[in-house]
Amino acid sequence: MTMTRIPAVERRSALVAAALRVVAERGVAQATTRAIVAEAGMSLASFHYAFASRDELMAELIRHVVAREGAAILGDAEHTEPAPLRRILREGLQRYVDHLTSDPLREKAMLELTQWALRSPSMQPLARLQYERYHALAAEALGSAAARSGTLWLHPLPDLARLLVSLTDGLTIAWLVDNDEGATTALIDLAADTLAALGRPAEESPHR
Amino acid sequence: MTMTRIPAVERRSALVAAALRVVAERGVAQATTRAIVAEAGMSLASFHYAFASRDELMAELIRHVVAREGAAILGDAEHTEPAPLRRILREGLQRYVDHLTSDPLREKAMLELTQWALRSPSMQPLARLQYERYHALAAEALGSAAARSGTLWLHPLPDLARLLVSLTDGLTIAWLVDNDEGATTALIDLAADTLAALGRPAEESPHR
DNA sequence: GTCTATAAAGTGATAGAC
DNA sequence: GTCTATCACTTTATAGAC
Repeated sequence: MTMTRIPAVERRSALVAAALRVVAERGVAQATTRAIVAEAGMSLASFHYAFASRDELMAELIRHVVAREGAAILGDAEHTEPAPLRRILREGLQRYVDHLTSDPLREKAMLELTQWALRSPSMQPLARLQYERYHALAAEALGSAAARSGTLWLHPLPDLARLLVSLTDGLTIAWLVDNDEGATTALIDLAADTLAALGRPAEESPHR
Repeated sequence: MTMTRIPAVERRSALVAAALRVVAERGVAQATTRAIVAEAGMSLASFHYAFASRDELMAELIRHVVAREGAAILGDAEHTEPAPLRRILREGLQRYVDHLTSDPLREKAMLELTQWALRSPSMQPLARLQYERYHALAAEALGSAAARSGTLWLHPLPDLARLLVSLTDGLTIAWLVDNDEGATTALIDLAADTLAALGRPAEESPHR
């Protein structure tokens, strides 16, 4: 009748994965320890064997989602052939919207986790970490877009990155609220236009 | 020893006001009926005399904040003398940032209320209403900015409004996370530039 | 109408058997 | 290490005295 012995680290990651599913499906507020262990198929006591508290799990959950974030979102290392800046941006944004619409609960969860972290002073650094990562990913995507299109950005990359992240965050909220696909498509068209206007073609013969 | 008799409508609005303060100060999750009645100086039973449930109060709270929203945010009916579009936009965005930094908890509360509403099917229409209002306010502000600057927008006003709202939403989250004033200033500079590029000077003699 | 008291159903966390 | 059972507490909501 006794369950098999599972290393603590495995239990921890299983609980983190279960917690992410529960948060996505039902929200942070409903992600109780009981709901999480039920999702993970464990007993309540096992939870507290692996984690000292619910907050400790939530902190690990945020670290987890931040770490595995964004591989395939805005940037896409596959495409490297030259293309116009506007088209690269448009495709990157479309890729993000596709990601959002195909799994909206995931992005809803990310937003909720950020705001949950903002309510507790000890968790605030985690939210900060999360957005530093977003900004870094956006800067990287914009940098490679410039290289691919032979463009020179007319503004500091960090500023442009913050603009892009703010735009996608806002886009996400608006879509989660009204599910308006047409308006979202128009929005990323507009956004790609305006962002592309912030770059200028670099000199010819880029390396001499 | 008996408390004075207070009309139900007054109790309701007093509770809504108290709830808004509690949500701003401690977050939606901590806005329990007990915390709210304590803030309002009432007994718990009085709460349930005025409202059937906590959800009913929360719904009324959202309706309340949506209704009284945005009078003095982006648009500003005082200024009507002509000015360049870019400057009008820059000042409007700065006004929003001033509002945000002077009372960050209020904007944090608005974001939390939206996401709370998104978790319950019956409340989702309220979030929708909230964003319809945002978009309408933004469209109005952009329309009057165009008139004041003698500009013609090159894209449909609703699309531009959605862009502006998304931008300010994202800007808000980023600032709430890292409190980076310099980055926010750079962001609204950039945003004003890019938005202004979406308009063209109208023909001279605007009415003949 | 307004109160105190309490019901009924959660919650995070722990004790202690195995 | 893993379980069941339970503690101590909080939550929303209601009964019933006044």
